[in-house]
Amino acid sequence: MPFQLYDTASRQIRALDPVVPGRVSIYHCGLTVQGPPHIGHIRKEVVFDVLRRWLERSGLEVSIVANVTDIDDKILAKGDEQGRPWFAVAYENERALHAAYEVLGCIPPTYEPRATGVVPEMIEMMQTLIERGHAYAAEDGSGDVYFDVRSWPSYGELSGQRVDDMLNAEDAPPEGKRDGRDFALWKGHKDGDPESASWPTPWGRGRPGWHLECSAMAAKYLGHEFDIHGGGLDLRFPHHENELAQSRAAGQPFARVWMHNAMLNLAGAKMSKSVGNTLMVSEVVKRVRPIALRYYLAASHYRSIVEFSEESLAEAATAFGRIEGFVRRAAALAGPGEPGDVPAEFAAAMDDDLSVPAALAVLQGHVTDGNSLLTAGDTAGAGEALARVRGMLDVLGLDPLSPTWDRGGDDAAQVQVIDALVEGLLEQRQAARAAKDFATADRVRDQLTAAGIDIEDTPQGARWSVKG
RNA sequence: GGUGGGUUGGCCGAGAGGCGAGGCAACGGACUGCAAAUCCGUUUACACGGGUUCAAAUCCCGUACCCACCUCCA
Repeated sequence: MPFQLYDTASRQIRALDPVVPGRVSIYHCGLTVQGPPHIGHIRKEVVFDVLRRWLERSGLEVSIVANVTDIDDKILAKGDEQGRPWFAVAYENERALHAAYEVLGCIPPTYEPRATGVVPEMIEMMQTLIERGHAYAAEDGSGDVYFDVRSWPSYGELSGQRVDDMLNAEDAPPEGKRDGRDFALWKGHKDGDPESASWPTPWGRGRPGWHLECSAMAAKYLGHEFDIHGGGLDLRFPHHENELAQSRAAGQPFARVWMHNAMLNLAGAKMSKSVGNTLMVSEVVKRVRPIALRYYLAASHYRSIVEFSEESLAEAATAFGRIEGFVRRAAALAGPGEPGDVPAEFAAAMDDDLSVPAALAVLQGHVTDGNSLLTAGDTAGAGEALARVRGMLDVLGLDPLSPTWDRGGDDAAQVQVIDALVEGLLEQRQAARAAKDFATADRVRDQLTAAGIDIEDTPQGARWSVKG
């Protein structure tokens, strides 16, 4: 079965049909860097990271472009508030985003352009749109440039709305607009805005509107037609609708498939900067291991709302612990080996609109089988199961033995020291057990447990691991 | 007012006309000096009211409730 994906635009599951056979080009909207990323933002990164890993595993060459919107009203306001340049605010949050990518094991995009880096391309695009009669400079001399919604009959096609049914944006001053629904391609410079937040154009100095940058970046780095455009469902309208209208009106076919991930809710409402109910990635990873957070975010289907709770996060950590326990036990017995091929049922689930929950059910079945092989002492069989399990985990970015997660380098020396100490205690415990002095044996185990070390008795002797 | 999505067992979470996804928790059993880990087994499902069908969690109609978008948002 070829890879299939739900397309938001046509509202159906469609086979991926790349513009260039063998290659997949993906654009997804990154962050507007007004603040550090919360776990809703990073859910999107994990979703697209899993998509990328699966397509690459399927033998496709993947290009991913994800933008960083480094200028907008709120960034300017924050700079003003904090008494420092707007670009310092944007850059700080961009670095926080990169740190979150890394801590959750997300492979960086192929390229990550900034909005302020494509101003010439935006100007070109506006000129094209004006020539074609789909955009106009504001008639009030403000320097704003608007897209003329009425000039583009298919406006609303992505979100399934008709222009006449849409509410007029009441908070946007309609002065220079021909229609209240027209949206800004470019915002004229206002007195009081920093000079550094403006660029010269044929219509005066100003700065990018929100939507145009994505059209300009996608065209520059992926071409006028590309395969998948992604982002959070909350961007479908107006952002993606507007991108689609701009690019098509400028004569570009644009994205073939639109892929939107559902939101992550907290207490029944979408986690968002404006609601204020956010949990920062940097905070959550203090309570739960990053790999467990990644498992939690990846385990639900990307089109299902995730209702965040501490309980379900803890449950996910336990569930992942079972998988990881098998991997570590099997690796200790049979050697780590390398991630192997994935079972056909796993591949079928992933090909079916990235059905990670079904794929995980396959993975967990193999873990159960592998555990049975370990219990039976079948080293060769356990090694084969390990290769399959690691292959599946690798696709999800969750292989505990991968260099991403097994950061042995930094603390390998410390581990050796701890190992020597723990092994000494385990030998004492074993001696006590042999002498049937169970009080002493249990005291040693309790001492280790209190220090945060789990003891596991196996047919090959006791093993220790740091609790997590 | 317009446009989408949802409501599944104690909990999380798939499925989308017949065959009990999976996980967590609980309980029982095996293993263990006792545990832990592991394996085996057990229990409680498809919001409500109608309808279609040999057969409905799944399709249709209605009702209730929830979420998202139409304003900045992943």
